[in-house]
Amino acid sequence: MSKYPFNEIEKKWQKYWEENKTYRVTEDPSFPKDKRRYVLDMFPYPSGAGLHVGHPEGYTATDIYSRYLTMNGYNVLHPMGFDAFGLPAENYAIKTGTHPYTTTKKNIENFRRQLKSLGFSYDWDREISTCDEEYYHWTQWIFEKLYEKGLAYEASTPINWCPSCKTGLANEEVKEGRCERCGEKVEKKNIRQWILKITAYADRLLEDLDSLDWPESVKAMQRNWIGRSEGASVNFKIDGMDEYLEVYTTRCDTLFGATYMVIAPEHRLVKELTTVEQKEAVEKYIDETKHKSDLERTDLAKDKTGVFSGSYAINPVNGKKIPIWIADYVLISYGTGAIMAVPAHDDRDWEFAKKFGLPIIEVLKSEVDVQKQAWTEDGIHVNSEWLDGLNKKDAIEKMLSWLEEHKCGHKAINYKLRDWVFSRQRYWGEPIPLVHCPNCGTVLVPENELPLTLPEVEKYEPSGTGESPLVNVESWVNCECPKCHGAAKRETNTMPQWTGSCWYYLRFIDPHNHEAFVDPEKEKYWMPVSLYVGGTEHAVLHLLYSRFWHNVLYDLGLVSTKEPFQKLVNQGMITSFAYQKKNKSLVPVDKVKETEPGKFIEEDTGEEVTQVIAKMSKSLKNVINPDDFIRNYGADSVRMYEMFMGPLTESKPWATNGFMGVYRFLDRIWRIISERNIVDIEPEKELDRLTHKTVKKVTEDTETLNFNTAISQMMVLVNEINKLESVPKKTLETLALLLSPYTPHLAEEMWEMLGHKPSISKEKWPSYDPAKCIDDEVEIVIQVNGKLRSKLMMPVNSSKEAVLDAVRKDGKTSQWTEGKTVIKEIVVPNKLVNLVVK
RNA sequence: GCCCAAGUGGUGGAAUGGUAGACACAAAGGACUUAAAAUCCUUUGUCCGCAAGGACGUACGAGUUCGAGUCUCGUCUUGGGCACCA
Repeated sequence: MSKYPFNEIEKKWQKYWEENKTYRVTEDPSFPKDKRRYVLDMFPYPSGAGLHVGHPEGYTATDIYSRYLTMNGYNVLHPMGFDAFGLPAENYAIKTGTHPYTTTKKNIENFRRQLKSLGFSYDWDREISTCDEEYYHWTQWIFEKLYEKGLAYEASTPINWCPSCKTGLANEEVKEGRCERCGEKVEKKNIRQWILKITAYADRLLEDLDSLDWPESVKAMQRNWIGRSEGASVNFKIDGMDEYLEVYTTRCDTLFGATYMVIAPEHRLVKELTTVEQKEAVEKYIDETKHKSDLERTDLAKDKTGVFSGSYAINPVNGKKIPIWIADYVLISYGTGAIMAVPAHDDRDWEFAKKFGLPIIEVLKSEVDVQKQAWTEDGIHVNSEWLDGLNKKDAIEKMLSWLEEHKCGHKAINYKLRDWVFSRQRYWGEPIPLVHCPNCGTVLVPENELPLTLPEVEKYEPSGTGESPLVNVESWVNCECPKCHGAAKRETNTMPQWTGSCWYYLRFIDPHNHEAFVDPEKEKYWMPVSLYVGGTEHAVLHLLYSRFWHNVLYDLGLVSTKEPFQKLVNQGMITSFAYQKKNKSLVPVDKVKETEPGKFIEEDTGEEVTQVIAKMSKSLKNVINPDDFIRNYGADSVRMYEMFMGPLTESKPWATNGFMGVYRFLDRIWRIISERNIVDIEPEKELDRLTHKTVKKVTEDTETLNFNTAISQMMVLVNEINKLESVPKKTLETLALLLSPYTPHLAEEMWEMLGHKPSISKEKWPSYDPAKCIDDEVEIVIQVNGKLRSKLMMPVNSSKEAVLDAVRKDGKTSQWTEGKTVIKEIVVPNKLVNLVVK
């Protein structure tokens, strides 16, 4: 009895692949364009914790697919690298004084070791790290292209500020009013920032989504995030002043119902509109709102606050004077930061009007009393002079032409998408290659001086006042202006976490190029990415930012495709089991005992608990470390199990028992190959048929990434083989080939044991004969009135008449048809007969 | 509140509108063994029945169809995203 020696096998083949550069890929011109594929993983941030079980899931999926494509005659680019700038290394540096580069390098080494131990077919010669000077040289270079194109601007605006990370954040990095990284409440802070004009690409980022083979949910998230809305811009004259107040509205048809206006506390006209009598009240209110965090402002959503400015505007449609209020339920960052309020038909305006006693006028025929609640559904226009009787669509159209005719408004489009706040007041990121010169203003660092490298610093601690630790490095900050050669100062902000990943897929194509970020010919050879697999957490961060950068590069003629990632697949999260008490609190796994199947109790209290699925967490003691499983059961088992758990895109719980089943499966294969009598004979007909069926199923399911069902079919074949005294060599060769993308180490070993030269990964994928997949006899199901009543074995492709004849002779069927009239006979060839009787 | 997914045995999950539960786990029984592990064999959706067999069954309620886990409408639940966006 030889135990499955996964450890020796895996070490042996990993060494072989490394020494022989088995997975090296070149831009071989003999492959036509349609025989090239670029299969990409979302590269990891090399955290100190190492790989978690989620990583091998997506990585195994792309590895199987890449190996499958290679065996089918494709030239496949399948690279790996590291997204290496990030806060954990920097925070560790603050605590210990260790340079983030040292920490990061160590973590990368660990990650690389772990990835290699899983036997992925990456071309390691193409490995990149975003924190390498060689790499960020070109990140800075692309930034300069954006700057030259006018897509980067400096502004002092109130931005999201994380007091814990002590840095500004982009809108995309704020989740439910909290910092995406650390969960701290986000504040508003007015600091000087570099901002990228992503909004200039809003329309294209929206429209091009239609051309992408991406999950609908991710497309929907991006659409919502971009948040395009069509409406009108309307100018209200301010009473007694030579000023206009511009508002944005999607319902200009309700203009007759506008009974007051509201401007955001940060609006530029606040001062001018505030009258002497209201000055004190307004100042007090503005001061209050300033001290509210974003979260507080939204938490208090129910209770509206505001103050009257003292001024009035003129409603352009009826000349009525309406008061202008200041309230923080109007956001400065959307539209014009000012609204016309139609309290009868908007919940928020209604609440505000009620609280402050403002008039409510019904302008859409309502099914409720608008004095008692707002009517927000559609309705025919009333109290609206020349709009009365019209529906929404016609009224909007008529109002738009009226506004344009009277030069007080026009059609307008608005987006929820905001420009990308691009500077971080931190150390461990790409320096922004700009110089501030008292004479020349902002000047780019010349291309031939790139990369602008990060200097050594004494302390990594951010100042917290809105400046990066780089300000203290005088020798670095003080520099010569590239233009006038006078004394100047460097920009001390760094780029955000997401920058390196905006273009890394391009660098994999040509990672060692010193002349350009990518060679245009090589870029054309590989792009676009054919399959991109990763988690859904990047739906509006990385995936939106990189599309934006790619669009810009496309406009500059630097890349050949409009979009970077043609097909996107989101792997599901690997969760874990946990146990829940009646009061919904969760009990750690090690405190629970299974008393009988499906029944669990908490050991300490004896209370019955139910098994639930929960995220892995240290406190629940249900975190799975892939290293342990690789060590104890082999990488092939880990790969196979993660693919067997369920559909790639679903989230699913890790079950160690289920893992053992997969391990047993591989062990069984090992025992067959190492102990069974292997003979060079043609397989029997039934085994041959099953083999062809298996090749068919595994081929189809691998192609469509349905790995779990492909594996179950291989199990069916192995179960049959396992019954044989002597096994045809040919069948085992086919099995080895089918297994090779899934369990490459075991497959290489089998291939060698069967007398072949390595590497199996260079062999041709097996083909199947459709004719040999068909059974001689098929089971025909007989239904009476749609209910299963009998079954018959019939020769395949029996005629309708023959089948019906057999059914009539079938005793079981006649029990159900006796004394009744058959009014319809439905025959599905080789499958089923349904008799409709009365 | 709005926008997306998803609800199938004790568990993970299979099922081009055509036999619901493939494959695997867990469990029970058996073989081998001094014993255990490993391995192999058998049973296993629920209910009634000794059995043959029958009834029920894919969150719930309707509908379309000869036939619905699958299609349509409504309801509920869970997960994810967004949220004072005018």
